[in-house]
Amino acid sequence: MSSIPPTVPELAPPLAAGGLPAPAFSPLYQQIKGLLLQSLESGEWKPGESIPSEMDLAARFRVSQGTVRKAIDELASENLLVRRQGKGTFVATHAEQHVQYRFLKLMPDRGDADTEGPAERRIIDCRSSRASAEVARALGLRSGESVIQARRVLAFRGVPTILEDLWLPGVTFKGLTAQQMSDYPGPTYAMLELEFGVRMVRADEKIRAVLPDAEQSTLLQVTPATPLLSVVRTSYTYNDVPMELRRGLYRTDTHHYRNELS
Amino acid sequence: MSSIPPTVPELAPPLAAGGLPAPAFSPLYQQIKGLLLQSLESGEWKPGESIPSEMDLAARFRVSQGTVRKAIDELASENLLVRRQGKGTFVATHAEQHVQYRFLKLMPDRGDADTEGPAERRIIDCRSSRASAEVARALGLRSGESVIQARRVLAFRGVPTILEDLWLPGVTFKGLTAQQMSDYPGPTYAMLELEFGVRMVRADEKIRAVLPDAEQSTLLQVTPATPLLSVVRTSYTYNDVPMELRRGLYRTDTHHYRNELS
DNA sequence: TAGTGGTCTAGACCACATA
DNA sequence: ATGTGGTCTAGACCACTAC
Repeated sequence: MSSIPPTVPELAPPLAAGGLPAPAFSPLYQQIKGLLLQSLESGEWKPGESIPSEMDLAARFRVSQGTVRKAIDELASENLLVRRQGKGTFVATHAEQHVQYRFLKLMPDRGDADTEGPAERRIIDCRSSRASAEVARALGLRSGESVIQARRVLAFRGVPTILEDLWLPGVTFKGLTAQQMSDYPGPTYAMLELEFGVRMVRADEKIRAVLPDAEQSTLLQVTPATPLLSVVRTSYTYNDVPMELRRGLYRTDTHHYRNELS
Repeated sequence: MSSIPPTVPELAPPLAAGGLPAPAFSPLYQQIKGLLLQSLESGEWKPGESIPSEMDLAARFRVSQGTVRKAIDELASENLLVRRQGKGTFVATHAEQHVQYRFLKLMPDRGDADTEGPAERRIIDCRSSRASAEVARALGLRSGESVIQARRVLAFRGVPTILEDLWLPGVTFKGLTAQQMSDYPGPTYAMLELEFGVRMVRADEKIRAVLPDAEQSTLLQVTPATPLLSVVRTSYTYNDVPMELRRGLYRTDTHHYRNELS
């Protein structure tokens, strides 16, 4: 039989472009995904902007459109990119109209988040501070390193419902003020994208039932005997770098934390 | 110019096989996905078994392997199927070795779920009953219809940690006994697969912080002032048919509910 | 009309598992 | 050695969006 020549094209030095493709022997589309991640991380494409078309990227990386597509598919499934048919592929942002408060899973018992309108925010405190051992561990810092610490109350329809404490690495978020947190009319994560170029792409939460201390119960206007949900969240930017520690106390008499399992 | 004939093959009456492919004009791979779902639902392939190879399925449905692959990809991403390279594609089951207790998100604060060993179960109650309005709504029944109601305590290392109340549609789970629940050495969901052929593929949870009543605090051996996590779960089998309502009370002094956001 | 992502096909080769 | 799923390519057509 006549042997058919392999279909593999002369694939020039595979990915001569700078940047080490992770484990060196991963599938091509994984390497492409890594390169796309680098471009996202470096800010080549900013939140809300569109990235080049699949064809353009295929030409740039010297691979087929299908390979680029598979890389983009994974990034889209991880919520880093958003595809819009006929328009292009866009860098995900916390400032989206219809996915606002992506990380907030507290829902009103009656009605839905949309009809409830945006939360009213009251900033209690926002100051530069030193990382405790616990905060340092969560943020990948050393104890005593600079952090921005903030406390605020979120209210829905005038009812204080969430008390939040935030800790952010001081070196990255230097200059963040209560004014900024209070002024921006949207998710804080969207403000951090805009003002500091840091995007939270993933988070872990540890949830417990607790009783508030005196100060907490006062701020939430509940009795100290009211059980509350404690939600400790660590948020990560690209490459699993922790960028925020947040502790929320949620009232769950009018709201509930909604989760989907599969 | 010479016009090139279209690449579309003579695709026989598209999917003459019985069963209405949802909205009639969905993508081919979605229709294939629907047919695969029917086979899963009808029990043609049972939990833990392998399904036919992609090539076989492609021949059966008269489509290309790539189209079958995309259908399987989606079912795998929804945890209905599990791919194993070199071996085949398998029907997911709650009896898996390494994904036991898929729906249980309560983790020990120190160590991990593996080192903790399996939970000890104590069945408090298991009897036939009538659906209250609330239970009926959750299970898609009418008030007063037959339900199996059960209550049990799960302990880790001898410490009672979870108090669960379960409600199951009586017509589907007729004959379920405390003995069965107690004897089966694994997740209850695996037992329900084996004994009743019902597989839970998805669930919703509503989480709150609550205080236990007298009976609950006794069963969990905590004071009535101990805040607990209330986790109300509705579990669904194929086609979003609700098949279980479960309310868990979790102690969160030694454990926490872990969630990942993206 | 042109450009984008979405679907579908076809065929080749690779990596892994089993016999 | 054989069969499975995994990767990669290539090209065609479809559906949506904007101009």
